Amino acid sequence: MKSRDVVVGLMRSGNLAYDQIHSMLQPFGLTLQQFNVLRILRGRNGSAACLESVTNDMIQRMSNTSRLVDRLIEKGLARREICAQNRRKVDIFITQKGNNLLQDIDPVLDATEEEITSSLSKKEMEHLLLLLTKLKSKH
Amino acid sequence: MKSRDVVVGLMRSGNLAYDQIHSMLQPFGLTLQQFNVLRILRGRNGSAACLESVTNDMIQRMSNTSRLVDRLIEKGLARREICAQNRRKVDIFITQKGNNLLQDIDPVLDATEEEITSSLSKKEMEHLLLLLTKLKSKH
DNA sequence: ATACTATATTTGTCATAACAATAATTGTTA
DNA sequence: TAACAATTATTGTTATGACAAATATAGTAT
Repeated sequence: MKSRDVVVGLMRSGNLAYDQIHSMLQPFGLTLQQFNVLRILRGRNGSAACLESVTNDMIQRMSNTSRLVDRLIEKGLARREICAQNRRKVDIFITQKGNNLLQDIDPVLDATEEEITSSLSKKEMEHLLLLLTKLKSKH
Repeated sequence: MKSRDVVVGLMRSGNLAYDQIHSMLQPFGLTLQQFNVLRILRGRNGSAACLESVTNDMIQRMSNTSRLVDRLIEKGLARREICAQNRRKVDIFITQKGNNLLQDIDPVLDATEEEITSSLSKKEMEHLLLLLTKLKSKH
């Protein structure tokens, strides 16, 4: 029953990483999902980011990106703007406040990520990444 | 920034597996969490399974196992019994109906798990499992 | 132009999750 | 034994998620 062990291992490790980052984010008042979207927005460097494209880039896709963005806006971390070219679309941008928050989080996240992988050597990490990539490339 | 790639990869793969199994379970009327608990109960082979120990065995630990078990009981898949030795504890058992349901699910799950790992060779799977185990063994 | 279909997002509703507070029982100590 | 702390589970409340239906705009064909 090797497949099962691998699948369970994947979910366990994923959750482990999730939990650690999630609790690291708590003091900053963000869920991992919100943080993820915020970083996607930053990654766009000011270029248009409609809801759909944001959803596609999320680690954990979800049906509710709309309301998730609501929460970011309530906190003043993002803003919405109806797309001029296609008024069905809604462009979403990160605000200065959002950028500042991310900058505060960056170093703490780095540390957390390194801690998560700290039991692996450089070589092992590379190999793991390779296997994970191969795994998902199926579809 | 290798750590980040690995961590993101882990969460992505975990979610991928989660989503696939979750939708496989949908026709059976179970969430992955409920299914997970049910299988833990089956694994106990009739021996006592108090809430806490069930929570500890879950892939995705949660604060709400109590209400999750409520749902299993509502569906007639599990039952509760106050522990005679320690009346704070509540032993939880799988019912025959629960066992039957799991038996129906078993082969479908096997197929799903094999599909998830189908892009990896036997060797690669072993290696992946090894790395995942090493990862979590830190704590 | 009108009707029809497709796309993009939002909203309604209900289920589930997180977190803190409470309740019940047990263990421990003065 | 009475008081206090620790353990185990449940519950209240609020936030978040899932899923389907609704809305608005755009594209296409008659």
